[in-house]
Amino acid sequence: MNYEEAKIKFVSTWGSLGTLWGINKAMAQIQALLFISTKPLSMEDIMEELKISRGNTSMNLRQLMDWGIVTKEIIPGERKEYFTTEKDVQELARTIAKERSRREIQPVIKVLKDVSSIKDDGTEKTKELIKQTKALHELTETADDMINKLVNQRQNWITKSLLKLLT
Amino acid sequence: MNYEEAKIKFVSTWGSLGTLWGINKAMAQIQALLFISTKPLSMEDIMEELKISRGNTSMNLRQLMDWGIVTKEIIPGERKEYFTTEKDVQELARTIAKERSRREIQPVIKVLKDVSSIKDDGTEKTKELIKQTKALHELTETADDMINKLVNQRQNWITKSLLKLLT
DNA sequence: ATAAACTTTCAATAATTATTGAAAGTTTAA
DNA sequence: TTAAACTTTCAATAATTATTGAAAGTTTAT
Repeated sequence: MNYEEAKIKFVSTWGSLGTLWGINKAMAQIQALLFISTKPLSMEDIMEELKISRGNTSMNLRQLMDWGIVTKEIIPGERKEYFTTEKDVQELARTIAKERSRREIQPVIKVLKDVSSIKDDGTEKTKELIKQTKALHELTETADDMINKLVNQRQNWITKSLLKLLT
Repeated sequence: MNYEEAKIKFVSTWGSLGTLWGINKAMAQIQALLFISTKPLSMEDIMEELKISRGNTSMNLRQLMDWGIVTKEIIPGERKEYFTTEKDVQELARTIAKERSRREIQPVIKVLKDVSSIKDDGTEKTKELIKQTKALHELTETADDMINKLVNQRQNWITKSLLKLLT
């Protein structure tokens, strides 16, 4: 496998993984491309590499910026805008975990809290609903907390030692 | 919010969360429905509750069984098949994490390993590709390991104490 | 063996989501 | 101020994914 093959394989695999986890393919691929690029890329560069339209590129770059994992780079003397992604995997993971938590998990935790707080009318089905959604609420909250804390450990050694502790 | 409203809210929220994370809505809703049901449900029951077709119900039940989180229940004297889901949230999380890891993460780890192992031809871009995919490989592998280990802790106290340790 | 009761399969269709491309918008240089 | 260089927007279209429903398949009771 040479450079070009490896690049294509990485970018397309990352795109597929994104799709599987509810992330738009183009978005994941743009991020992957920037992640292995040695220099900021322009919209033209991205369109060309991924064979996608200007509109698609523009919209997905904006989304990546909204997520906080891509930033605009102004290159002096250049008219075009250039883009880069966070290069540190730990920081990247931190940002993604934080955003998905905020956008997707927190609202669900809220619903689970509400649902599990309905008045117990004494029927078996109500008791079961309360019991099960309460358990799910606790699990979700704990998992969310944990992921955020783990991913926030900038010092990799804590993570490593935790892993040992758990083995 | 009464029982019926709470049930609808829970089931539909769970369905939306599924969609967001790449899981078919009907599949997530069926699982949610079974999760709060006090007794096994038949295909008819599920179709009726979720207003979905027989075919859809059948296919998604099969998928849930393939995932190992729903099982067929034979009720003596009954001709119909009945279904139940794993009721313990910890066990549920364990199964889902294991399956998603096996189906989706492991193949990506393999690709990252391959891509990060290409021959270093000395060019800057190749060095960057290797460096970045290697970092991603390590992160993915560590995260995957960790999630599986955490989720495998059947004794909740370990999880709880870990959380404290991390705070 | 037959038929009733049930489940599965899968081609057709619907619903959702992603993508295009060109017009409208913005910025910069002269 | 004009126009060239660039980006954004968004209605139209394409691609993907989910769902239906009816025919085919299976199981059980008689």
